[in-house]
Amino acid sequence: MLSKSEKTTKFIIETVAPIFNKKGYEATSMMDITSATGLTKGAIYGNFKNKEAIAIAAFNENVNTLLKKIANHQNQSKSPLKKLYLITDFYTNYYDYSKELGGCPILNIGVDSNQQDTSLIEHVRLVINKTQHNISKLIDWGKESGEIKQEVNSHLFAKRIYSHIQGAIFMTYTMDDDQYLKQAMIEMNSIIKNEIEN
Amino acid sequence: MLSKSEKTTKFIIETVAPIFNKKGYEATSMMDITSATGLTKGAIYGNFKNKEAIAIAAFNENVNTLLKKIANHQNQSKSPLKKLYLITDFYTNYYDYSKELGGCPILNIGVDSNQQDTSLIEHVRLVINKTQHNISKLIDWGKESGEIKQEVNSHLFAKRIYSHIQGAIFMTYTMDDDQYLKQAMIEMNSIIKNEIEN
DNA sequence: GCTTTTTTATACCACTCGGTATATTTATCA
DNA sequence: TGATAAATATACCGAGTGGTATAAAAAAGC
Repeated sequence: MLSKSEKTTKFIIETVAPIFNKKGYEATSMMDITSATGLTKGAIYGNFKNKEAIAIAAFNENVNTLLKKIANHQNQSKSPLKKLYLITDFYTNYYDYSKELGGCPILNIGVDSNQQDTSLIEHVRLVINKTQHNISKLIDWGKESGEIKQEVNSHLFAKRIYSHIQGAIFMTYTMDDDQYLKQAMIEMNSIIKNEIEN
Repeated sequence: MLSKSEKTTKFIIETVAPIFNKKGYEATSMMDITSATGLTKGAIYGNFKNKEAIAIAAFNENVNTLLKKIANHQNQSKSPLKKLYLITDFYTNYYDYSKELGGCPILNIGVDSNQQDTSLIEHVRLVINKTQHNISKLIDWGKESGEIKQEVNSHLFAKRIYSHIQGAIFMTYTMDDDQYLKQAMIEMNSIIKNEIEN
């Protein structure tokens, strides 16, 4: 059973998560937060130390929602190779999905927080490293099972996949054209097929 | 001969261009502008309609500097195919170069302005379309000269190159690791060689 | 050199910013 | 139910926001 403040905290985070994701740290004001939640500053500051703490919680909320969704999508198969294909499959429809979050949190907060004196950028880097590590492990696992070529550099390939995906996300959002994502995922699939599949 | 106000306007733009590029539109204040230029608000508003007009001028300044640099780099060769390779060659060292600008203006302003009620995003899209068009024409030219395969879809390939590059720029900046850019350009070179070169 | 025009500085506008001390309300549990 | 503790509302803080009217200064043209 959640206490009152735990419920309020949860409510605040879920409500402001898409706002911070859309507008960025500086452009999101405390008034955006109070008017979106219907709460007063007293209630907000009773549950969070400061604005930065809310932004970090909001980012983690968005990322956790996203990562759970991807993990769930990958559960459609037990094969590491097929799990790789399920990643590209997930991102094929990422534009529609991520609109609910207010865009891609990694891209938005990554760019927004990079030159600001916030610790947000460290959280972004943590998530990127974690995700790349997961992809890397997937490839290693595929090598063990014989589905993926032994000579593949899993760490390098994970970075390559991630960079490719994020580029397509940026282009899709900036140009409001999801063909960037769809084409990139087609390309990614053929790269997996031709370059690493055994 | 430039008039006084033309000189002042030029001075303001060049001074604030990296600031807007780093901090983004909302996070850059008029005080940032007055203290960086040493001018007062009277002088600033005597030369610009409002803050948005300064931001647009600053973005165009950064982009023009960048595009001129790329065009100049491409002048090393007259062959369209080699000009393509010179693009990837340029972006191999883009991290060090673009630091002077305060980062990549397309990425920074593209993400920053996307959810804000500024006309900046339209300027970003214009530049992206223009650049992709130039790459596309380069490929068409290469097809005419026989350096590039006839069956290549130049428009699609241009989008693919651009998406690839921007992804690598995002990752390089966010992770502070220029291996993303360097590896992506190596990959890009082999794609040009294997997929479109005759 | 003098006048007219352009450019810049000063002082101010109403408003919003993030944050806080305190009072009031609400939940918790004996 | 009544006392205690937790959570929320109110009112306020100093500082900063983009923007402007006007006065002072500097440039331009004759």
